[in-house]
Amino acid sequence: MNVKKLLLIKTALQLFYSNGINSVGINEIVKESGVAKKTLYHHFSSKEQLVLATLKYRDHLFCQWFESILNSKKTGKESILALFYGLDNWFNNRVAGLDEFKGCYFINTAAEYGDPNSLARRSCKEHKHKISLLIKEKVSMFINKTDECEVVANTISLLKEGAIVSASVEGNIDAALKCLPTVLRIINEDY
Amino acid sequence: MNVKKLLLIKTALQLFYSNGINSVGINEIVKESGVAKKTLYHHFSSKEQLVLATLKYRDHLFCQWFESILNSKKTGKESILALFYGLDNWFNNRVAGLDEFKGCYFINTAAEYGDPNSLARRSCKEHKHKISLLIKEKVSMFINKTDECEVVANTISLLKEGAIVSASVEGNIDAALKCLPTVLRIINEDY
DNA sequence: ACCCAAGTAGAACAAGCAGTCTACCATGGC
DNA sequence: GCCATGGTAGACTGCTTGTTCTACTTGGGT
Repeated sequence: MNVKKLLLIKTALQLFYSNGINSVGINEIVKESGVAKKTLYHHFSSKEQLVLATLKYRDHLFCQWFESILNSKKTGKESILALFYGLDNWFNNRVAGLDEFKGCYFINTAAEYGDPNSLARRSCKEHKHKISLLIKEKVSMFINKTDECEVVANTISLLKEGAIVSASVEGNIDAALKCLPTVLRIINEDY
Repeated sequence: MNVKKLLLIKTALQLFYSNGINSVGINEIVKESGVAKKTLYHHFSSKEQLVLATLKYRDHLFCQWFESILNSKKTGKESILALFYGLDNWFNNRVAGLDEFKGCYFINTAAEYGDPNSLARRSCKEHKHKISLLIKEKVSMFINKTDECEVVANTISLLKEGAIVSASVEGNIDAALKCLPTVLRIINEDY
Protein backbone atom coordinates (compact mmCIF):
# COMPACT_ATOMS: atom_id res chain seq x y z
CA MET A 1 0.00 0.00 0.00
CA ASN A 2 1.15 3.51 -0.88
CA VAL A 3 2.77 5.20 2.13
CA LYS A 4 0.72 8.41 1.82
CA LYS A 5 -2.48 6.50 1.45
CA LEU A 6 -1.79 4.51 4.58
CA LEU A 7 -0.87 7.66 6.46
CA LEU A 8 -4.18 9.22 5.44
CA ILE A 9 -6.11 6.19 6.64
CA LYS A 10 -4.28 6.10 9.97
CA THR A 11 -4.74 9.81 10.56
CA ALA A 12 -8.39 9.75 9.56
CA LEU A 13 -9.09 6.74 11.76
CA GLN A 14 -7.47 8.34 14.76
CA LEU A 15 -9.45 11.57 14.31
CA PHE A 16 -12.74 9.85 13.45
CA TYR A 17 -12.44 7.45 16.36
CA SER A 18 -11.78 10.09 18.97
CA ASN A 19 -14.08 12.83 17.71
CA GLY A 20 -16.77 11.21 15.61
CA ILE A 21 -16.85 11.07 11.83
CA ASN A 22 -19.17 13.98 11.20
CA SER A 23 -17.19 16.20 13.55
CA VAL A 24 -13.98 15.81 11.57
CA GLY A 25 -13.53 17.62 8.27
CA ILE A 26 -11.29 16.81 5.34
CA ASN A 27 -9.24 19.92 6.05
CA GLU A 28 -8.40 18.66 9.52
CA ILE A 29 -7.28 15.29 8.19
CA VAL A 30 -5.15 16.95 5.53
CA LYS A 31 -3.61 19.34 8.05
CA GLU A 32 -2.91 16.66 10.63
CA SER A 33 -1.41 14.21 8.16
CA GLY A 34 0.54 16.82 6.23
CA VAL A 35 -0.63 15.31 2.95
CA ALA A 36 -1.94 17.46 0.12
CA LYS A 37 -5.67 17.62 -0.36
CA LYS A 38 -5.30 16.74 -4.01
CA THR A 39 -3.41 13.60 -3.01
CA LEU A 40 -6.24 12.61 -0.70
CA TYR A 41 -8.71 12.90 -3.55
CA HIS A 42 -6.28 11.03 -5.76
CA HIS A 43 -6.50 8.01 -3.45
CA PHE A 44 -10.13 8.39 -2.31
CA SER A 45 -12.90 9.63 -4.51
CA SER A 46 -14.86 11.05 -1.56
CA LYS A 47 -14.92 11.33 2.21
CA GLU A 48 -17.19 8.31 2.35
CA GLN A 49 -14.56 6.19 0.61
CA LEU A 50 -12.03 7.32 3.18
CA VAL A 51 -14.45 6.40 5.96
CA LEU A 52 -14.89 2.94 4.46
CA ALA A 53 -11.11 2.57 4.29
CA THR A 54 -10.79 3.43 8.00
CA LEU A 55 -13.44 0.85 8.83
CA LYS A 56 -11.58 -1.79 6.88
CA TYR A 57 -8.29 -0.84 8.50
CA ARG A 58 -9.76 -0.83 12.00
CA ASP A 59 -11.41 -4.18 11.30
CA HIS A 60 -7.99 -5.54 10.38
CA LEU A 61 -6.32 -4.14 13.52
CA PHE A 62 -9.11 -5.20 15.83
CA CYS A 63 -9.53 -8.73 14.51
CA GLN A 64 -5.80 -9.28 14.69
CA TRP A 65 -5.80 -8.33 18.38
CA PHE A 66 -9.00 -10.25 19.04
CA GLU A 67 -7.82 -13.46 17.41
CA SER A 68 -4.44 -13.32 19.09
CA ILE A 69 -6.23 -13.30 22.45
CA LEU A 70 -8.56 -16.15 21.60
CA ASN A 71 -5.73 -18.22 20.16
CA SER A 72 -3.37 -17.60 23.06
CA LYS A 73 -5.04 -20.38 25.05
CA LYS A 74 -5.33 -24.09 24.48
CA THR A 75 -8.93 -24.72 25.54
CA GLY A 76 -12.10 -22.96 24.46
CA LYS A 77 -13.04 -22.07 28.02
CA GLU A 78 -9.69 -20.46 28.68
CA SER A 79 -10.02 -18.47 25.47
CA ILE A 80 -13.38 -17.08 26.52
CA LEU A 81 -12.01 -16.03 29.90
CA ALA A 82 -8.94 -14.53 28.26
CA LEU A 83 -11.28 -12.51 26.08
CA PHE A 84 -12.75 -10.68 29.06
CA TYR A 85 -9.33 -10.01 30.55
CA GLY A 86 -8.36 -8.72 27.13
CA LEU A 87 -11.37 -6.40 27.07
CA ASP A 88 -10.37 -5.14 30.49
CA ASN A 89 -6.93 -4.30 29.15
CA TRP A 90 -8.50 -2.49 26.23
CA PHE A 91 -10.88 -0.44 28.40
CA ASN A 92 -7.96 0.60 30.61
CA ASN A 93 -5.69 1.56 27.73
CA ARG A 94 -3.24 -1.25 28.20
CA VAL A 95 -3.44 -2.30 24.55
CA ALA A 96 -1.04 -0.50 22.27
CA GLY A 97 -2.27 -0.36 18.69
CA LEU A 98 -5.94 0.18 19.44
CA ASP A 99 -5.56 3.87 20.37
CA GLU A 100 -7.06 5.38 23.51
CA PHE A 101 -10.31 3.58 24.34
CA LYS A 102 -13.32 5.42 22.97
CA GLY A 103 -15.79 2.59 22.67
CA CYS A 104 -16.26 0.45 19.59
CA TYR A 105 -15.48 2.28 16.35
CA PHE A 106 -18.11 0.24 14.55
CA ILE A 107 -20.89 0.93 17.03
CA ASN A 108 -19.94 4.61 17.05
CA THR A 109 -19.89 4.80 13.28
CA ALA A 110 -23.19 2.97 12.88
CA ALA A 111 -24.73 5.54 15.22
CA GLU A 112 -23.79 8.34 12.82
CA TYR A 113 -25.43 6.79 9.79
CA GLY A 114 -29.19 6.72 9.77
CA ASP A 115 -29.61 4.47 6.76
CA PRO A 116 -29.00 0.80 7.70
CA ASN A 117 -28.23 0.04 4.07
CA SER A 118 -25.43 2.58 3.76
CA LEU A 119 -22.06 1.08 2.90
CA ALA A 120 -20.61 2.22 6.21
CA ARG A 121 -23.29 0.46 8.24
CA ARG A 122 -23.00 -2.68 6.18
CA SER A 123 -19.30 -2.69 6.93
CA CYS A 124 -20.01 -2.33 10.67
CA LYS A 125 -22.53 -5.14 10.55
CA GLU A 126 -20.05 -7.38 8.75
CA HIS A 127 -17.38 -6.72 11.36
CA LYS A 128 -19.71 -7.60 14.22
CA HIS A 129 -20.75 -10.76 12.48
CA LYS A 130 -17.13 -11.79 12.05
CA ILE A 131 -16.39 -11.24 15.74
CA SER A 132 -19.47 -13.21 16.77
CA LEU A 133 -18.33 -16.14 14.63
CA LEU A 134 -14.90 -16.15 16.26
CA ILE A 135 -16.54 -16.41 19.67
CA LYS A 136 -18.90 -19.12 18.56
CA GLU A 137 -15.98 -21.11 17.22
CA LYS A 138 -14.33 -21.14 20.64
CA VAL A 139 -17.55 -22.03 22.45
CA SER A 140 -18.14 -24.95 20.11
CA MET A 141 -14.86 -26.40 21.38
CA PHE A 142 -16.44 -27.26 24.72
CA ILE A 143 -20.16 -27.40 24.01
CA ASN A 144 -21.26 -30.04 21.55
CA LYS A 145 -24.99 -29.61 21.34
CA THR A 146 -25.70 -27.09 18.61
CA ASP A 147 -28.47 -25.12 20.29
CA GLU A 148 -26.69 -24.94 23.64
CA CYS A 149 -23.57 -23.71 21.90
CA GLU A 150 -25.67 -21.09 20.13
CA VAL A 151 -27.16 -19.79 23.36
CA VAL A 152 -23.84 -19.63 25.22
CA ALA A 153 -21.98 -18.00 22.33
CA ASN A 154 -24.78 -15.49 21.96
CA THR A 155 -24.70 -14.62 25.62
CA ILE A 156 -20.94 -14.15 25.56
CA SER A 157 -21.23 -11.88 22.54
CA LEU A 158 -23.98 -9.79 24.08
CA LEU A 159 -22.13 -9.46 27.39
CA LYS A 160 -19.02 -8.38 25.50
CA GLU A 161 -21.05 -5.80 23.54
CA GLY A 162 -22.75 -4.55 26.67
CA ALA A 163 -19.43 -4.23 28.46
CA ILE A 164 -17.95 -2.13 25.65
CA VAL A 165 -20.93 0.22 25.63
CA SER A 166 -21.10 0.47 29.40
CA ALA A 167 -17.38 1.22 29.57
CA SER A 168 -17.57 3.98 26.98
CA VAL A 169 -20.95 5.60 27.68
CA GLU A 170 -21.09 5.20 31.45
CA GLY A 171 -17.36 5.25 31.99
CA ASN A 172 -17.75 1.89 33.68
CA ILE A 173 -14.22 0.72 32.90
CA ASP A 174 -14.54 -2.34 35.14
CA ALA A 175 -17.37 -3.68 33.00
CA ALA A 176 -15.35 -6.56 31.54
CA LEU A 177 -14.25 -7.85 34.94
CA LYS A 178 -17.81 -7.58 36.23
CA CYS A 179 -18.85 -10.08 33.57
CA LEU A 180 -16.51 -12.77 34.87
CA PRO A 181 -18.74 -14.35 37.55
CA THR A 182 -21.56 -14.83 35.06
CA VAL A 183 -19.23 -15.95 32.28
CA LEU A 184 -17.65 -18.53 34.58
CA ARG A 185 -21.05 -19.91 35.42
CA ILE A 186 -22.38 -20.25 31.92
CA ILE A 187 -19.24 -21.89 30.57
CA ASN A 188 -18.78 -24.28 33.48
CA GLU A 189 -22.30 -25.52 34.12
CA ASP A 190 -24.38 -27.75 31.92
CA TYR A 191 -27.84 -26.79 30.87
CA MET B 1 -44.53 23.92 28.42
CA ASN B 2 -45.00 26.20 25.43
CA VAL B 3 -46.63 24.35 22.54
CA LYS B 4 -44.09 25.54 19.93
CA LYS B 5 -41.19 24.66 22.17
CA LEU B 6 -42.51 21.16 22.68
CA LEU B 7 -43.09 20.77 18.96
CA LEU B 8 -39.49 21.78 18.30
CA ILE B 9 -38.20 19.24 20.81
CA LYS B 10 -40.35 16.46 19.38
CA THR B 11 -39.37 17.24 15.80
CA ALA B 12 -35.68 17.57 16.64
CA LEU B 13 -35.70 14.31 18.59
CA GLN B 14 -37.35 12.46 15.75
CA LEU B 15 -34.84 13.78 13.21
CA PHE B 16 -31.80 13.40 15.47
CA TYR B 17 -32.78 9.88 16.46
CA SER B 18 -33.28 8.60 12.96
CA ASN B 19 -30.44 10.44 11.19
CA GLY B 20 -27.85 11.31 13.81
CA ILE B 21 -27.40 14.69 15.44
CA ASN B 22 -24.59 16.01 13.27
CA SER B 23 -26.42 15.03 10.11
CA VAL B 24 -29.44 17.18 10.90
CA GLY B 25 -29.28 20.94 10.51
CA ILE B 26 -31.28 23.65 12.19
CA ASN B 27 -32.91 24.52 8.87
CA GLU B 28 -34.27 21.00 8.54
CA ILE B 29 -35.76 21.10 12.02
CA VAL B 30 -37.33 24.47 11.32
CA LYS B 31 -38.72 23.34 7.99
CA GLU B 32 -40.09 20.06 9.34
CA SER B 33 -41.70 21.60 12.40
CA GLY B 34 -43.03 24.65 10.55
CA VAL B 35 -41.78 26.88 13.36
CA ALA B 36 -39.86 30.07 12.65
CA LYS B 37 -36.10 29.98 13.12
CA LYS B 38 -36.30 33.05 15.29
CA THR B 39 -38.73 31.26 17.55
CA LEU B 40 -36.33 28.34 17.87
CA TYR B 41 -33.59 30.68 19.00
CA HIS B 42 -36.03 32.36 21.31
CA HIS B 43 -36.52 29.07 23.18
CA PHE B 44 -33.01 27.62 22.77
CA SER B 45 -29.85 29.66 22.82
CA SER B 46 -28.01 27.21 20.58
CA LYS B 47 -28.28 23.88 18.82
CA GLU B 48 -26.54 22.24 21.76
CA GLN B 49 -29.28 23.43 24.10
CA LEU B 50 -31.86 21.91 21.78
CA VAL B 51 -29.90 18.65 21.78
CA LEU B 52 -29.88 18.64 25.58
CA ALA B 53 -33.63 19.24 25.57
CA THR B 54 -34.20 16.25 23.27
CA LEU B 55 -32.08 14.08 25.59
CA LYS B 56 -34.13 15.16 28.57
CA TYR B 57 -37.38 14.55 26.70
CA ARG B 58 -36.30 11.13 25.45
CA ASP B 59 -35.15 10.24 28.96
CA HIS B 60 -38.62 11.10 30.20
CA LEU B 61 -40.37 9.05 27.50
CA PHE B 62 -38.04 6.09 27.85
CA CYS B 63 -38.05 5.88 31.64
CA GLN B 64 -41.83 6.12 31.66
CA TRP B 65 -42.06 3.12 29.35
CA PHE B 66 -39.30 1.27 31.17
CA GLU B 67 -40.80 1.73 34.63
CA SER B 68 -44.26 0.81 33.45
CA ILE B 69 -42.87 -2.55 32.30
CA LEU B 70 -40.94 -3.23 35.48
CA ASN B 71 -43.90 -2.24 37.64
CA SER B 72 -46.42 -4.26 35.67
CA LYS B 73 -45.44 -7.40 37.57
CA LYS B 74 -45.69 -8.34 41.22
CA THR B 75 -42.38 -10.12 41.75
CA GLY B 76 -38.87 -8.99 40.91
CA LYS B 77 -38.18 -12.05 38.79
CA GLU B 78 -41.29 -11.50 36.70
CA SER B 79 -40.29 -7.86 36.21
CA ILE B 80 -36.88 -8.83 34.86
CA LEU B 81 -38.42 -11.29 32.43
CA ALA B 82 -41.02 -8.74 31.39
CA LEU B 83 -38.16 -6.36 30.67
CA PHE B 84 -36.74 -8.61 27.97
CA TYR B 85 -40.15 -9.19 26.41
CA GLY B 86 -40.53 -5.43 26.49
CA LEU B 87 -37.21 -4.96 24.71
CA ASP B 88 -38.34 -7.45 22.10
CA ASN B 89 -41.44 -5.36 21.51
CA TRP B 90 -39.30 -2.26 21.18
CA PHE B 91 -36.88 -3.84 18.68
CA ASN B 92 -39.80 -5.00 16.57
CA ASN B 93 -41.56 -1.65 16.61
CA ARG B 94 -44.48 -2.74 18.72
CA VAL B 95 -44.07 0.14 21.15
CA ALA B 96 -45.89 3.29 20.16
CA GLY B 97 -44.29 6.42 21.55
CA LEU B 98 -40.66 5.35 21.19
CA ASP B 99 -40.55 5.94 17.41
CA GLU B 100 -39.17 3.43 14.95
CA PHE B 101 -36.36 1.47 16.60
CA LYS B 102 -32.95 2.94 15.77
CA GLY B 103 -30.96 1.75 18.75
CA CYS B 104 -30.51 3.67 21.97
CA TYR B 105 -30.65 7.43 21.50
CA PHE B 106 -28.21 7.90 24.36
CA ILE B 107 -25.62 5.46 23.03
CA ASN B 108 -25.96 6.98 19.57
CA THR B 109 -25.59 10.50 20.89
CA ALA B 110 -22.61 9.65 23.07
CA ALA B 111 -20.92 8.25 19.97
CA GLU B 112 -21.14 11.63 18.26
CA TYR B 113 -19.47 13.55 21.05
CA GLY B 114 -15.77 12.94 21.54
CA ASP B 115 -15.42 14.76 24.82
CA PRO B 116 -16.71 12.61 27.72
CA ASN B 117 -17.20 15.76 29.79
CA SER B 118 -19.52 17.45 27.30
CA LEU B 119 -22.97 18.20 28.64
CA ALA B 120 -24.55 15.84 26.13
CA ARG B 121 -22.44 12.89 27.21
CA ARG B 122 -23.00 13.63 30.86
CA SER B 123 -26.71 13.54 30.17
CA CYS B 124 -26.35 10.16 28.45
CA LYS B 125 -24.31 8.78 31.32
CA GLU B 126 -26.90 9.97 33.80
CA HIS B 127 -29.70 8.27 31.89
CA LYS B 128 -27.85 4.96 31.79
CA HIS B 129 -27.15 5.18 35.50
CA LYS B 130 -30.83 5.76 36.21
CA ILE B 131 -31.86 2.73 34.16
CA SER B 132 -29.26 0.54 35.88
CA LEU B 133 -30.62 1.56 39.27
CA LEU B 134 -34.17 0.63 38.28
CA ILE B 135 -32.96 -2.83 37.32
CA LYS B 136 -30.96 -3.23 40.50
CA GLU B 137 -34.00 -2.29 42.53
CA LYS B 138 -35.98 -5.17 41.02
CA VAL B 139 -33.14 -7.66 41.44
CA SER B 140 -32.79 -6.74 45.09
CA MET B 141 -36.39 -7.92 45.58
CA PHE B 142 -35.32 -11.54 45.19
CA ILE B 143 -31.62 -11.55 46.01
CA ASN B 144 -30.71 -10.47 49.50
CA LYS B 145 -26.95 -10.73 49.59
CA THR B 146 -25.56 -7.39 48.43
CA ASP B 147 -22.71 -8.63 46.27
CA GLU B 148 -24.78 -11.33 44.58
CA CYS B 149 -27.46 -8.78 43.82
CA GLU B 150 -24.81 -6.49 42.38
CA VAL B 151 -23.47 -9.19 40.06
CA VAL B 152 -26.89 -10.29 38.82
CA ALA B 153 -28.14 -6.74 38.30
CA ASN B 154 -24.96 -5.89 36.44
CA THR B 155 -25.29 -8.89 34.19
CA ILE B 156 -28.90 -8.06 33.38
CA SER B 157 -27.93 -4.49 32.55
CA LEU B 158 -25.06 -5.54 30.31
CA LEU B 159 -27.17 -8.13 28.50
CA LYS B 160 -29.84 -5.50 27.95
CA GLU B 161 -27.24 -3.06 26.59
CA GLY B 162 -25.70 -5.72 24.39
CA ALA B 163 -29.10 -6.70 23.04
CA ILE B 164 -29.91 -3.10 22.09
CA VAL B 165 -26.62 -2.68 20.28
CA SER B 166 -26.81 -6.03 18.56
CA ALA B 167 -30.35 -5.32 17.43
CA SER B 168 -29.46 -1.94 15.94
CA VAL B 169 -25.95 -2.51 14.55
CA GLU B 170 -26.27 -6.12 13.44
CA GLY B 171 -29.99 -6.00 12.78
CA ASN B 172 -30.32 -8.86 15.21
CA ILE B 173 -33.88 -8.05 16.22
CA ASP B 174 -34.31 -11.30 18.14
CA ALA B 175 -31.51 -10.31 20.50
CA ALA B 176 -33.79 -9.75 23.49
CA LEU B 177 -35.43 -13.14 23.19
CA LYS B 178 -32.04 -14.79 22.83
CA CYS B 179 -31.14 -13.46 26.27
CA LEU B 180 -34.00 -15.30 27.94
CA PRO B 181 -32.34 -18.70 28.57
CA THR B 182 -29.40 -17.07 30.30
CA VAL B 183 -31.57 -14.59 32.18
CA LEU B 184 -33.76 -17.41 33.43
CA ARG B 185 -30.73 -19.25 34.72
CA ILE B 186 -29.13 -16.40 36.58
CA ILE B 187 -32.34 -15.28 38.27
CA ASN B 188 -33.48 -18.77 39.23
CA GLU B 189 -30.30 -20.42 40.47
CA ASP B 190 -28.42 -19.63 43.63
CA TYR B 191 -24.74 -18.89 43.57
C1' DA C 1 19.87 17.59 -21.01
C1' DC C 2 15.35 16.60 -21.77
C1' DC C 3 10.58 15.07 -21.00
C1' DC C 4 6.81 12.99 -18.95
C1' DA C 5 4.24 11.57 -15.17
C1' DA C 6 3.03 11.79 -10.43
C1' DG C 7 2.65 14.23 -6.49
C1' DT C 8 2.75 18.84 -4.22
C1' DA C 9 0.56 23.18 -2.09
C1' DG C 10 -3.11 25.74 -1.52
C1' DA C 11 -6.47 28.99 -3.83
C1' DA C 12 -11.13 28.77 -5.39
C1' DC C 13 -15.90 27.01 -5.56
C1' DA C 14 -20.71 26.08 -4.49
C1' DA C 15 -23.38 24.44 -0.93
C1' DG C 16 -24.70 24.22 3.63
C1' DC C 17 -24.03 25.32 8.39
C1' DA C 18 -25.38 27.89 12.97
C1' DG C 19 -26.94 31.95 14.26
C1' DT C 20 -28.72 37.14 13.55
C1' DC C 21 -31.54 40.67 11.63
C1' DT C 22 -35.24 43.26 9.75
C1' DA C 23 -39.81 43.81 8.67
C1' DC C 24 -44.33 42.27 9.34
C1' DC C 25 -48.56 40.63 11.50
C1' DA C 26 -51.92 39.36 15.03
C1' DT C 27 -53.80 39.99 19.35
C1' DG C 28 -55.35 42.29 23.71
C1' DG C 29 -55.68 46.36 26.90
C1' DC C 30 -56.97 50.96 27.05
C1' DG D 1 -59.16 53.30 17.12
C1' DC D 2 -54.51 52.72 18.62
C1' DC D 3 -50.51 51.31 20.51
C1' DA D 4 -47.53 47.76 22.55
C1' DT D 5 -46.02 43.17 22.61
C1' DG D 6 -44.59 38.77 21.18
C1' DG D 7 -44.41 35.58 17.71
C1' DT D 8 -43.83 35.13 12.51
C1' DA D 9 -41.27 34.53 7.95
C1' DG D 10 -37.27 34.28 5.76
C1' DA D 11 -33.34 37.02 3.94
C1' DC D 12 -28.83 37.60 5.42
C1' DT D 13 -24.06 37.00 7.64
C1' DG D 14 -19.79 34.86 8.28
C1' DC D 15 -17.91 30.64 8.48
C1' DT D 16 -17.01 25.82 7.29
C1' DT D 17 -17.85 21.94 4.51
C1' DG D 18 -16.53 18.57 0.65
C1' DT D 19 -14.72 18.93 -3.74
C1' DT D 20 -12.16 20.82 -7.84
C1' DC D 21 -8.66 23.52 -10.12
C1' DT D 22 -4.41 25.69 -11.36
C1' DA D 23 0.28 26.08 -11.11
C1' DC D 24 4.44 24.25 -9.50
C1' DT D 25 8.06 20.82 -8.05
C1' DT D 26 10.20 16.52 -8.17
C1' DG D 27 12.38 12.26 -9.83
C1' DG D 28 13.36 8.67 -13.24
C1' DG D 29 14.04 7.05 -18.09
C1' DT D 30 16.28 7.85 -22.22
